[in-house]
Amino acid sequence: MSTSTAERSTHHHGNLRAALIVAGIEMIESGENFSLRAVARKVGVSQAAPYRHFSSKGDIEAAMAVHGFRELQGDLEDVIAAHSDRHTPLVELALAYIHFAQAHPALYSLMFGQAYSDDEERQTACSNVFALIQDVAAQTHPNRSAHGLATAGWALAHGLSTLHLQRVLGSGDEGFDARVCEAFAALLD
Amino acid sequence: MSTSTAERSTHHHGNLRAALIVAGIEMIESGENFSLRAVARKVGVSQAAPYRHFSSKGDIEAAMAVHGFRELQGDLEDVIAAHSDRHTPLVELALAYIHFAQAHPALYSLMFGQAYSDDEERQTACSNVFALIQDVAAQTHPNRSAHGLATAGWALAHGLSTLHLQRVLGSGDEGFDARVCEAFAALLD
DNA sequence: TGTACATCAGTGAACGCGCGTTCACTGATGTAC
DNA sequence: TGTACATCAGTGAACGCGCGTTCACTGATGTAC
Repeated sequence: MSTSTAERSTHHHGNLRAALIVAGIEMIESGENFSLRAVARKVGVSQAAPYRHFSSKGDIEAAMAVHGFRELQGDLEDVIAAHSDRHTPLVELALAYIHFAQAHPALYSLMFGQAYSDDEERQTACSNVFALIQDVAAQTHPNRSAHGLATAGWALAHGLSTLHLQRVLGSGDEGFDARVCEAFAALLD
Repeated sequence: MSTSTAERSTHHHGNLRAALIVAGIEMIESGENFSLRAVARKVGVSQAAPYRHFSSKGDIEAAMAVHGFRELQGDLEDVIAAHSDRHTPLVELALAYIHFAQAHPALYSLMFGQAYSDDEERQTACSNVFALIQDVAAQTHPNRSAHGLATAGWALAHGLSTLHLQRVLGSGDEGFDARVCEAFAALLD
């Protein structure tokens, strides 16, 4: 809500950094051309204003990716907390992961784009996701290598997301979730 | 070889379309900024010349992606033809796939980028790769669903490539190949 | 509570640039007879 | 084999644009006393 132009009477925005990140994500997600000028326009701020908070275009893009990883992590944590018993925890995690990718394809793409993969904060945010998966793997499959299982599980989920986005696999109805379960069943004995 | 400026004395280039595609791929792969003007410059041709062969910037990018898929397919076919017996055929395929992604990260990224995923030729080139994997799966694991196995196998290979490129997994030495084998072992019973 | 002042987060105008694309053109190629 | 001509693949100049980034500035905020 309200990254829009209106509703700022004062000179100070108050939350410009966060607003720019959210607006930027909205832009790429809706297919608009993303640029520093455009995102400033969208937030209702002068084109120079973003430079108070980001040193360059690449800087804000990296921040958008970090934001994405954190949202993803939040989603995954929610799923763990909910511990539904419809599937094994690892499969629940995978489904949540894949749904995130499906819901935010452009952001997901940015997160894994090669462009800013050197950014340290982003690396950390990404590794945190891995750690979370690994924890669940360790708890639920104590007799297997947690690292190996987390790797394979994440890779599988990531690959299924991409192939699905790429429309190599059929479109996003319930058949897809079933196929995800099938693939994971093969992986998890 | 010889996408360079020199060695064209005549007005006609002869092979401009192919040369532009190859040069374009070289540019993204080496981290140069890709643009129609830049790629024309690189090939030693006027900036308007590419428009004889491509209707827009997006058009040549899609063609680059198609070229990538065909190279990948060629690599995979070579591996099948070679039938080494160091690993099962599906694992050989996966290793070749992953090595392609590692060798051409930017091109690989373009191939699976969301930007031109509607391009029909590209869809076809991509589906052909899937068909090839599925064939091998059907021949080597006749007791399992070829489609399911091909899906899971591709997804796993794609995911491992991405995670590795993203440096979530350790750097690209032999340890990585071993981990790939490990992950696939889990998938293939 | 009131005032003085430093700091901070914005403004808006301007810079220079490379880009995508179009256009009228020209030189090379290939074909019909 | 030779000539006339249509077609094709380039050229180079030009268009307008949005972009990243910088700069001197101004108005708002918050703190010391």
